[in-house]
Amino acid sequence: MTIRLAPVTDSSNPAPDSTASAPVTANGESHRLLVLDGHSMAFRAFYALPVDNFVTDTGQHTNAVYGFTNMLLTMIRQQKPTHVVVAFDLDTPTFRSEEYTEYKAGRSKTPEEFHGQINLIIKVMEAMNIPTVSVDGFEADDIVATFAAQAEQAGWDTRVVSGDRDAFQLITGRTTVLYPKKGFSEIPPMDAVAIEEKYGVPPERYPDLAALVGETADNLPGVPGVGPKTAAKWINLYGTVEQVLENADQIKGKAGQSLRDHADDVRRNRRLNHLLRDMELPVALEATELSHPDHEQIEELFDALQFNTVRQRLFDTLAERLGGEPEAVPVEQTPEFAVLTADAVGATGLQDFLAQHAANLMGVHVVLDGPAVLPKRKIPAPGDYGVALGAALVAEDAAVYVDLSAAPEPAGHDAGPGPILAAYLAEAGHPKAVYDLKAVAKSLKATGHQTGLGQDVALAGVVDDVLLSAYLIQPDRRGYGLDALVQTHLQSTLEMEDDPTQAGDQLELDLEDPGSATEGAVVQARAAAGVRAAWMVRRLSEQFQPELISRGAQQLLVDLEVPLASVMVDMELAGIAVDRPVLDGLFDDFTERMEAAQESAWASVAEANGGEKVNLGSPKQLQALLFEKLDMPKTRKTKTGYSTDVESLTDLLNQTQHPFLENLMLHRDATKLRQTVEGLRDTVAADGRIHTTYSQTAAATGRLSSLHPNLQNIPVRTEAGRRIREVFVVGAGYNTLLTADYSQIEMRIMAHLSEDDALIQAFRDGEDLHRFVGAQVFGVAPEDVSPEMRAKVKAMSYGLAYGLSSFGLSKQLQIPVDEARGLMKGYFDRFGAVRDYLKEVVAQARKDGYTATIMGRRRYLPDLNSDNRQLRDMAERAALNAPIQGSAADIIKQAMLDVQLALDEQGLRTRMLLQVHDELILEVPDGELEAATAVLKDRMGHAAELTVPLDVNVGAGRSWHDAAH
DNA sequence: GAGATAACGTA
DNA sequence: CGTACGTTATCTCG
Repeated sequence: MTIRLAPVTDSSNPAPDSTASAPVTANGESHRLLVLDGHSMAFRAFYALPVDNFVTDTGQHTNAVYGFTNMLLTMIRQQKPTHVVVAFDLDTPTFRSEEYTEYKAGRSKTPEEFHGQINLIIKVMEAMNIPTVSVDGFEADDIVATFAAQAEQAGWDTRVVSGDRDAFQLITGRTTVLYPKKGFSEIPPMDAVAIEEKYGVPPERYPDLAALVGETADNLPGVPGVGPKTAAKWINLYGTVEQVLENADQIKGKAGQSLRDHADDVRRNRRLNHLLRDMELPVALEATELSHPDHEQIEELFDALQFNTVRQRLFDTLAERLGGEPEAVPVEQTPEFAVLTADAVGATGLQDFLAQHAANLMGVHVVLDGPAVLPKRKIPAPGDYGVALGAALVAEDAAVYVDLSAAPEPAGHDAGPGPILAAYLAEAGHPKAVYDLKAVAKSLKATGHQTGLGQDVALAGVVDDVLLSAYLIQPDRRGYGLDALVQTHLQSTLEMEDDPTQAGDQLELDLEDPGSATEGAVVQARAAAGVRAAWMVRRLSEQFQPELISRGAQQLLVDLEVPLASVMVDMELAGIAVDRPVLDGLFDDFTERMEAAQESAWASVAEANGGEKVNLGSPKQLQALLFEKLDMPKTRKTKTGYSTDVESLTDLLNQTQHPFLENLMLHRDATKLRQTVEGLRDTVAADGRIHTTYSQTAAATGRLSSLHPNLQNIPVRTEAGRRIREVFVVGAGYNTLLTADYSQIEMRIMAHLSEDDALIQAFRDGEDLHRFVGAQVFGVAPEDVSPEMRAKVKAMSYGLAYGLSSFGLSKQLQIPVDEARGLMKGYFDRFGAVRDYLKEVVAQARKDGYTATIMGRRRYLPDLNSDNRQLRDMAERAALNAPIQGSAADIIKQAMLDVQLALDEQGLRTRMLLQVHDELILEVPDGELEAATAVLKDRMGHAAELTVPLDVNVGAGRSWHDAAH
């Protein structure tokens, strides 16, 4: 594309075509274009907001992105544009810099923190479906000017948002410039009157004024000694710059001479500050129409940016601007439904409905009473699992709601729809899509007898749990609430359009007064909400299925995650017994230790601290004491000061020998243990057992996580900590606890995936892995590997799966970096295939965008291609780890299914209680120890076929602690 | 009362 | 300047 500099004449600033009739949009709104100079506004935002307050966990600065996005939303709200487009500069030379090499020279370098934020802004625009335009060789200004000119021609109104005053030349009757004032807080619209008032010239003369005065920011010197006042005077006297220069002879005095001396500069300035209006643009004016954002992209992007408030503001602003969701029709049309009550009519109705629809995919939503998630500090009682109030069944174009809130029919089991529904739910041949199978199944199992469904209601034929399929599709997400899934995947809302609040209010009102005459209305509202949820579940499932199939994750869902949910139901309901007296004893013991350490700590600084009793649990107070009052050497920096973690304290202790530090650490240990014990004590249920809740969708790698309480982080490394494991004991009716754990499963997976012959052989020979590796790395016989050597090699082997650096290894082992580097080199020399594998994993992930486990579980890592180093490095380490940790998760999940199956097949009463990533804890009744041990060894050992054997250690004992020995 | 931060437990 | 988690107390802010 060739562009000639347009001659600088009046005609380059076309007057608005007053005869053109303003076009209107479909809803009768006149067209209004909002065109932004993206670069200048991003820069303004960058300097308006404190850099340090806008940093993601990964170190990406976001102040410009945040400021720009917020500003844009404000503009959309205020100016109500129908069309929006953003122009950006490129880094390449422009026709201006080619004409005048000094153009914009002398600008200070773009700050480091600004780096990359433009790209993020462009991503935000993409997600908002707002076109961004940049053209090689031209500046954003010119693009803005051309859009403005095109809009003018088309008879549209235009709002130019720019931090560059050159934009003032674009102002006409229809075009206004929004120019941010210092601080970015207000962006007043500048029209012809405002320019006239401020500069004393009309907008089309503003570039003439600027040419005379000069522009420091662009390194365009003007006429020395001539400021805006003088320039305005001349312009009003003679007209354009050219006309002023023609009359330069008539201007007397110093200023006149100066003008004559710098005429060429002025002409050059005028040529350069003239904005092009006839560029060929890659985006048509009509293509800038404001439309709905891509919810999924916005969610993903704003998650990464850690924008939470602006996210809602964005959706609200655009919804307000565009008037509701666009694709309302197909998704919103929840089918009509009948409410079936606990009588013969209801039973017949359900029977008819099922006869017609049960063979096809059904969205099933069981409406539960009570909170969806247990409050944290509450001890779970059976009723807390939720009681089914009803169930919505939604087929392709029909729906029913079965009300279960009425008391179950006492005698006639064939009186209501309950038993029919129960039979349907239990029928494996009837395909169902649900949301949160584990919660639903748990509720039915725990409280089904309180409903018309009856006892031991099974839930079979579940071909999709959209909670789990959403997780498999996008395993890194924080929330998988049904409403959030509907929002991101269906661009709709779970709540109903008409008075969602009213339905809720009414429900609440009536629940408080169950005897009220509107009980029917309550059920009706509950039914409507349930049907809608079931409908959305079905829609989600339809959307997820092809996606899962295309990425080969169907089996992962149907054969692994869904059945696992049912296994976990039993584990959660079983819980693990605790020895209450031992628990209480530990609490007292740790309390004593804590208090003793606290007193000693206080005593050791009584003098320095004037008897002040510092709160040992407050990092802030500790900092004041250690680094100010005691003037100790500074430790590692944290966001709010200096670190007081164990590592730092140990360093300080080595340097100062101050007894306070020792006591502080003792206090830390005791407090931590005491808290753990207290937390456990608070969660012991009425049955004397602790029932954790597993989350199947929390870890991006595929692992489970444990909540309320977390039983996956019970201490084991220290003697005092291990005592806590003595609290977990075999329960009444059982004889022993049995633990089984995989030995070095991650290293085995590493051997399998890397196909490293030496490593594989070591595992096949059943050698002590770390001894073997140590012998190789240090070049000695296995029996000559010292404990120190073994420890070093062990740390390194495990570190490799985490993307450990030589620096990190040196720090962990307290050895020089060179030695650490030597260790790693020695390792990779002997196990070259491991190095190749690790390299290949990252390379492949960068290409594909994701990593995959042995069962095809994917983790997407878009940051592998980020231009932010910290972000990229982090993604690389995640890419190294995800296949290994994730494959281990796959294997133990498979093992859990296989173990359960074997226990069932053999009719054993032994039951699984806990899973701790590579360990299972079971409860074994009298006489089953041998059989249960065999099941574990066999099924865990054969959960996956790797090139190396899976080694399983099994132990039995009265307590978890004993069983582990 | 909610949210952020520092600290620390596990695999 | 290894990964993956959940919980706690403290502190800040609205």
